[in-house]
This record gives sequence, structure tokens and C-alpha cells, in this order.
Amino acid sequence: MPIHSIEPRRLYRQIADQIRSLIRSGEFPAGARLPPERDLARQMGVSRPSVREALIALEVEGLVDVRIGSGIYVLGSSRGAKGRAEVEAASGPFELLRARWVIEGECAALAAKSAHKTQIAAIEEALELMQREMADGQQPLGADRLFHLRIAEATGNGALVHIVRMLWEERTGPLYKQLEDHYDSPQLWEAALAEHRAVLKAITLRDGAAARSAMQRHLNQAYKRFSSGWDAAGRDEPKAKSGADLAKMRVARIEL
Amino acid sequence: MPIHSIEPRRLYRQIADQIRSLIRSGEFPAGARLPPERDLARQMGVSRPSVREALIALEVEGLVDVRIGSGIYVLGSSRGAKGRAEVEAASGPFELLRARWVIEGECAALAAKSAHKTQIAAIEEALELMQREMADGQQPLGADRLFHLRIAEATGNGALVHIVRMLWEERTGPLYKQLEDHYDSPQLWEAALAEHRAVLKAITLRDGAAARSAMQRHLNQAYKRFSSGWDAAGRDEPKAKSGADLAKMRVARIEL
DNA sequence: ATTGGTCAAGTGGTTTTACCAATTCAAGGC
DNA sequence: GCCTTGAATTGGTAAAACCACTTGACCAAT
Repeated sequence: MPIHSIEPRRLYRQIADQIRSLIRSGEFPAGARLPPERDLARQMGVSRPSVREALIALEVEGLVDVRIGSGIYVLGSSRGAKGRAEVEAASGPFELLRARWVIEGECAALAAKSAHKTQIAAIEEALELMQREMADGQQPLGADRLFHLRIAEATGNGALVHIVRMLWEERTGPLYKQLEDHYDSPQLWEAALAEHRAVLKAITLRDGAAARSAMQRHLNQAYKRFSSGWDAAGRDEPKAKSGADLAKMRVARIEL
Repeated sequence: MPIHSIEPRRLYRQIADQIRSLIRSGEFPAGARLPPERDLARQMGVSRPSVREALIALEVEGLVDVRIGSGIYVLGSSRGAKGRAEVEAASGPFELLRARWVIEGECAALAAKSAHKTQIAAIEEALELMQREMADGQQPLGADRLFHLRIAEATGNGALVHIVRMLWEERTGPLYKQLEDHYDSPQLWEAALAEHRAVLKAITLRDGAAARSAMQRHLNQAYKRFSSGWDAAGRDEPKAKSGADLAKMRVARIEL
């Protein structure tokens, strides 16, 4: 029995990621038509149903528009993400994280005060999903998003939910793409999970102040992890040179 | 020949809707496992690939969790019984005000800490403009907006500026239209101006806590003015009882 | 009785093949 | 010129088959 230990990532997600990056790279600008499903399948070496599954995922995300008999078209920033490119143009990842620090910290405090039991259960559920995905060796990006969103939902304020969702969408922006590798480390995800647990615990205990500081600490750590990733991905640092040193340096920075 | 005259909704969406309604009807509560894909396909009279496409859509939406070799499990207890599309729908004026209470309060505190002299001067300029417009008998709506925006700009965070601007744009929405008359009173504008002055003073003194509470007091007063206007307009909004304010949120913040 | 392993059934994952339905566009008829 | 029409293209759906993984029952060894 061969141990295909990893590669549990489902095919449709890989294909969707590939197409998404093609769109973001400018290969297919807004309004452009993608190659037919059959061509995409042949080019990527997969079957057409798999390509269809990926396209449906992208369609639900609001990235493409599938028109029967015509083709698949790239949607601009008109729907789905309201002011996505706008925010990103005006502010980098670090300003976004700072804004999240302010807003999501308050969301956590509010959630601790006014969350319903079922909403707390929903937060817990998102955390467990994240844990499960990590155990499977996947990047728990979706579960991470779900955790933050459900805390916002627990405030009972739709406007705050909308803002948190909008800020999170930025993570799919091009600026974050180059940092994905550096954020992929299991240790980093493990740290993020522990920070999530601290937030949930404070909310469960109805301790607003603790929830706020736990969430702010989480985003602060994310900021540090991000900073190290940014540095390591710097232009003047060839990856091929002294990979061991880079790895050690990265770890050292993260632990501070 | 079946007349798919208009809107031949794609099969996977119909199936997804059907499963979604089954989940929300309580047929499959949170944590329950759905029937196997093959059974679902047979029961619904469609093929398995179509069911898979629907499940992928629901998975992207965060409603279900697909586990290889095990089954499909229901995730959503946050939007199960109540408040489903409510989040997606427009959040009302009161939720928007509460969001502003949270965000702009922090903006004022941040501005007090890190605003440049020229940015403080810009805030002052907006305040003087508001005063001048009022003296001319105009509605200082533009100057009001400018005041809040420049405080956000003084934080130096583009993302926060964008959020404040976005929240302000909501004021042009239809819900606010019927309240214009009640907010037009010179006395009310005079009170708002005085509250603005208190905010600016705290920022000038570099007192973050005072700036936050001044801004929050301003928005709380706006909330009260709004509530009375709403009641006078004959609308029966359950959340907007006379005398209600943002006390709940205030407590949450002051506890820090 | 507990532990450990194997095995078989069930489940989702993927591919292949085939055909149906809608759109598109150009050739041909008015 | 405008309209019709039909073939080519494209997405939509179905069916069958095989693979990989999970689960739980069963059995053997401790």
C-alpha cells in the first residue's frame, strides 16, 4: 500500500488557483474570454469535469461569468468585491492589517459581550475546521477567513461583517500572492491556530477586554510573520543563495 | 421541445438551492452528514457530476464540509435559523452608525496620537468651513463629511480612510432620504458643530482617550437625533426605541 | 479483555465517453 | 441591405468505470 501521504488538496482547487493566478497576472484581463473548457482541460492535463468544478468555484466567488454557448468571461471589480482594487491601490498589506487590528479587535470585544450561544458555537466550528484542515496538510485559508467572519457576525452588526469581509478579500490580491510561500509553514499556521484559540476562549468567558487584546495580539503576530515574509521575498535576496541561512533567519525573526 | 424560454437556470444551482433549503429547513442540522453523492443524485433524478458541482458551490460558500472517504457534513449554524440573508442585505442606518461609533472612535484616538500638524490644520479647516456654511443658512453636509474624512486621513492609514468614506456614502442611500427634514434643524447642526469642536480639541491636545470618547459621544448624539427623527417619521423600527443609545457598545469599550 | 492488524464495504475523487442545448457567425436567399 | 438558416463552437448533462481514502467489523495475537 503506497503512502501517498500528501497531495490531499483536491484537484478542482488546484485548477481554480491556477486559473485565478492567470487572471491576476494579467494574462486574462477583465472582460476577456477564457479558453474553452475542453482546451483548458487538455492544456492542464486534467479532465473536463475537473475543469468545470474549478470554474464553478470561481463563478461562486464572483470571479468569472459562465455564459452558455458563448464562453467563460473574466469579471472585473464590478461585482463581488466592491472596492477591492481601490482599497489595495490606496493602502498596502500593512495598512490593511493595521485597520484590521483596530476593527476586528473591537469586533472581538463586541462579540464577547453580545454573541449568542449558537454564534459562539459557529466560531468554535470554524476553529475546529481549521484544525482539521491543518491536520490534513492543507492551508486552512478558508477556515481562517471563516473564523474572523463569524466573530464579526457575532457582533450582530451587518455593517461590521461587510467591512471585515471586504478587508479579507484583499488577501486574494496580487500583493499577497508572493508571500504565500512564506506563510505556508506549518509552524506559522500552528501559531495562528493557538492565537485563534485564545480569542475564542476570551469570547466564551464573555471577557471583552481579553477578547480584544487576544485578537489584536493575533493580528500583531500576523503582522510580524508578514514582515519577515516580505523581507525574505525582497528583490535583492536571491532565494538560491544560502537557503539554510534564509530559513534560519526567517525563523529567528518570527520568534521575536 | 421544452420551452426554456427564459432563465434556464443551471442545474447545479437548482440542486444547490434544494440542498441549501433542506439544510435550513432543519432536515440536516449542523454537524449532520448528508446522503452520499450517489444517493443524492438518484433521489433528485440527476447525475452525480451535477450533484458534485452543487456541493462544490456549497463548499465554496462555506455551508458544507466535504471530507474524502467519509462524507459531506453540514457546517452552518450561524445562519441556520435566523438572520440568513439579512447579513447580505443592506445593513440599516443604525447598524451603520454603530459601526461608525466603533471605527471612527478609534480613528480619532489614532489621529490624536499620530496626526501631523498639517493634518490637524486640515481638520480645523473642515470645521471652520462647516461653521461658515451654517452661518450662511446652508446644510453643512459636505463640510460634515470632510471633517470625518480628514480625521480618518490623519491616522495615516489609507484603508481606514476608505472605510470611513464608504460608510459615509451610505448616507446617500434611500433610508436616509426621509430623515433629511428632521436633521435640518439649525439647533441640531449647532449641537453637531459643538461636538466636532470637542473632538478637534482632544486631538489638538494629543489626548487619544478623550478624542475617542468625544467622537463616540458625537455619534451617539447623532444616533439619538436619528432615532427621534425616525420615530417622528412614523416608522416603527423595533431597534430604535426612543431613549435608546449605544450604551451597550460604550460599556464594551470603556472596560478596556 | 485488550490490543493490533487485516479486510471489505462505503464514500468521495477523477477520468473517459457520449450526447444534448444554446450561442455565434458566416453563407445564402429575400 | 436585411433576414433566414445551418454548421461550427461552446457550455450542460449523463453514464460508467476505476482509484484512493475512511470506516468499522472481524479476527488473531497478546
